[in-house]
Amino acid sequence: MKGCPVASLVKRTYHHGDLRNALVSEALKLLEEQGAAEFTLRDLASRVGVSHAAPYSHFEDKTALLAAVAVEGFHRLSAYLEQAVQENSDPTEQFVQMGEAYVRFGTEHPALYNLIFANKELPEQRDKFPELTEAGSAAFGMLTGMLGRMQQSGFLREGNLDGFGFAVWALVHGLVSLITTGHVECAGDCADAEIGTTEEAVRASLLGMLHGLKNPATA
Amino acid sequence: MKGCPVASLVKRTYHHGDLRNALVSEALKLLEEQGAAEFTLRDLASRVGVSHAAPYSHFEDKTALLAAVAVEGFHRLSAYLEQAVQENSDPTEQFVQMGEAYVRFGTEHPALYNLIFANKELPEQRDKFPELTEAGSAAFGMLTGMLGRMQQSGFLREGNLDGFGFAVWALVHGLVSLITTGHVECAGDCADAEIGTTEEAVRASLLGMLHGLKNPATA
DNA sequence: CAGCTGAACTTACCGCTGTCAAGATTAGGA
DNA sequence: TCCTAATCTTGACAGCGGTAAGTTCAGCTG
Repeated sequence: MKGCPVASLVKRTYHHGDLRNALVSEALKLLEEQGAAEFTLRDLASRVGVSHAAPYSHFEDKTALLAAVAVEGFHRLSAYLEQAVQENSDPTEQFVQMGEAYVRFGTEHPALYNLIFANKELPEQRDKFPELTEAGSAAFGMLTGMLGRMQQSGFLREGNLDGFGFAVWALVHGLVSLITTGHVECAGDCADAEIGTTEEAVRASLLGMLHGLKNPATA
Repeated sequence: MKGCPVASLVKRTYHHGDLRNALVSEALKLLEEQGAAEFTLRDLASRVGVSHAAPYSHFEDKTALLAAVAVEGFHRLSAYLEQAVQENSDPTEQFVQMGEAYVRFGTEHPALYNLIFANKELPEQRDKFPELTEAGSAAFGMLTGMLGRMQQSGFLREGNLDGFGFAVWALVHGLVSLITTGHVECAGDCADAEIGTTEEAVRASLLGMLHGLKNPATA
């Protein structure tokens, strides 16, 4: 009968008081420990100390809860990207650092990342979760924003900015996906494929794409 | 009592005769109709006309069956790539066509593609399914093989070939993933993001990466 | 041709999941 | 003080993957 709700000194009451937030934050913890596929509503509820049907007072179904979790996930991703932007001034380094920050987020929080991007249900019901779309656009906007500044300074060549963003996004997303699903069989102790460390491969990939987007005049 | 096993004229018998192959091929059909998440062993068994436990005579568990399906999926992916190689001689066009073929395979067979790449269980149990690793390496080998020829002819710059392959693979994989999960909200009727058609965006992304890998001397 | 054996298949069951309906509890306004 | 509405519990349901025990039958042995 331990496992208190708000603070650890508050007695367990029939009404939780802040169950909605408790569910989301506990779900985030849960996704740090196990994969998104093993994520269970009943397990989540029991961890928070409520019955298995209690979440339905705050969320229409499992997908709605996951959408709320994904919103927080997007915010955390944006924080990773924001940090990379502010810590660098050199355009090349800013580009690479932002890409590496994206990949770092994905590899450090694979289940959360997977929930956000590999979940087909969420984009399908985009109308139902406007906050999710908003948070996602904000993260994507940080990418295109940086590319726009690089383009305006003449560092990148002319061209459709959203197209550039799409290409870069696809690259970093693919990197995260291949790494977290284990399809790249080297993470330091490389066997047959001599890619080197994963970090090196990621950096090389980013530099390759950046070089393709550069302004030929400054090359 | 219809739904015959081998040929449609053969009477249903207690012993199916070729259940293993029937399960795999029916699973492939099923994955054309619905997502990998909705894929159910019981549904598959009933479609083939056997009881829900019959598949366990031929496969250890659901994952083992999916592994067999994934092997066939890799073969089909390789066929897409092979065609692109043979139909083009110009290096740039060969590169782009191969990338487009990859993306076409992913978008035309999203559930099958998702099963192969977004499934964490399969790579984890790679030792149990050597055929799967082999089929996957064959597909990746077609990519690095093409890059190797381009490098040898001086069209690509020097550098780790597996690293190049990893970067290109990540890009096309990311493109497929973003498109099939619906995160790129334009497929002809683009609203806010002015990327143009998906085909154009894919081509532009591939050209960007290719340009980054090119030999500066031939640029 | 009769009998046997082992693989293939069915039936019945288990624990687990997401979801729903009905009842219990309680915070907070009338 | 009482009443209402939101919150939470209990108990149920169908469907899932997986297991165990029983049934059927193809094909080999004598």
